Amino acid sequence: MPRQPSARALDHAYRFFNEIGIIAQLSANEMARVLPHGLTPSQFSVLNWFVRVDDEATPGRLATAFQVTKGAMTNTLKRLEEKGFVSVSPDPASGRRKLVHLTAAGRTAREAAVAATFPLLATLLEAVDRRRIDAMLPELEAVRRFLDEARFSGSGS
Amino acid sequence: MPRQPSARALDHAYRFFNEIGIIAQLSANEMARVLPHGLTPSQFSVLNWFVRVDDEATPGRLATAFQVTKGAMTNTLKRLEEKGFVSVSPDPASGRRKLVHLTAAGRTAREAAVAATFPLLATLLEAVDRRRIDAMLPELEAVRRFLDEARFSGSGS
DNA sequence: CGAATTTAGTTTAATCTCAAACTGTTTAAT
DNA sequence: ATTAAACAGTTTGAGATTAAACTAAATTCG
Repeated sequence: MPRQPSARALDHAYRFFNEIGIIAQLSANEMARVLPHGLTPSQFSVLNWFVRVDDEATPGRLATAFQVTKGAMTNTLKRLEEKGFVSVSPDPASGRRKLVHLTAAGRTAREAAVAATFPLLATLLEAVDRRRIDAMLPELEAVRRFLDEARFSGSGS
Repeated sequence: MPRQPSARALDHAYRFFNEIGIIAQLSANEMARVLPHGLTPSQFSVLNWFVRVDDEATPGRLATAFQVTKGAMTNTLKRLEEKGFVSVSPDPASGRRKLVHLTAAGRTAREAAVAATFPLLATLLEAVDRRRIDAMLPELEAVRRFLDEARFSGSGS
């Protein structure tokens, strides 16, 4: 067994999660304020996914990619579909699956959204050395993987 | 206008916020799952604040400390009061202020909550080198301060 | 084949958060 | 002193998210 973490180390871990939580909250609010078409950060992330990862997905694949429940993704896709930014159609190869695609309007909206978030990101990169952002990325990914694996009783996300 | 960040730097900044958002979500879920008395992470944070920062506060001071709206703090304090973990009383010195204190039951609950979150934090510290957590803390605080201070005009796009 | 299980997605109920409107109190200005 | 402005806290309305229950389709396997 590894030795018990010191009170100081625990305190740092606690503050780490605290900072993460506040940053997530503040950045999501600022994103939502700036995004066009009433896009939420979640909706924007899905639009981005289609440009960055693949041009087709099932709702379940997206829910897994973003670590949200299937119900949350159902809601996000419904909003995007109402806006005309994605198409959701039954999978001809499987009656219980659906296939989601980015529409032309969705691609345009995503470009506008990227442009709208540019000032936020650019200003961040002035305030915080980008090498430090780069250095944090792998660490954050390690923490994410840890939480992803530590989670149990699946709950169907 | 500031010097333009590279597309790659922007991409990293974007992924940074993405990871932060997912970690915040997963850690909050896991915290909520292990905390006793149906405490939410927000409620736990407030209990902790009284032990770590000061033994008395106004709702407004707490809202500022945690970067949430006054309405959100009203709600959090109402829940804590219902559980008997804080007392909320009018400030004798000012008719529009209230004073919040931790109760004895609240102190006990906070200790139980700290114990309940111990395995999560300890396991994290096994999975991720604590020196890397330590190294990230100041960077995260810088990002938080940036978001806290930054105000962007919506006319940018 | 057919029943049981797993899988994909939706729905529901509860809770959280924000933004904005609203009360009521204190402070400032004239 | 009066009036206006700022401040502290609450309420309201909308939207997001989770967990769990639910529908329906595909798979497993006896």
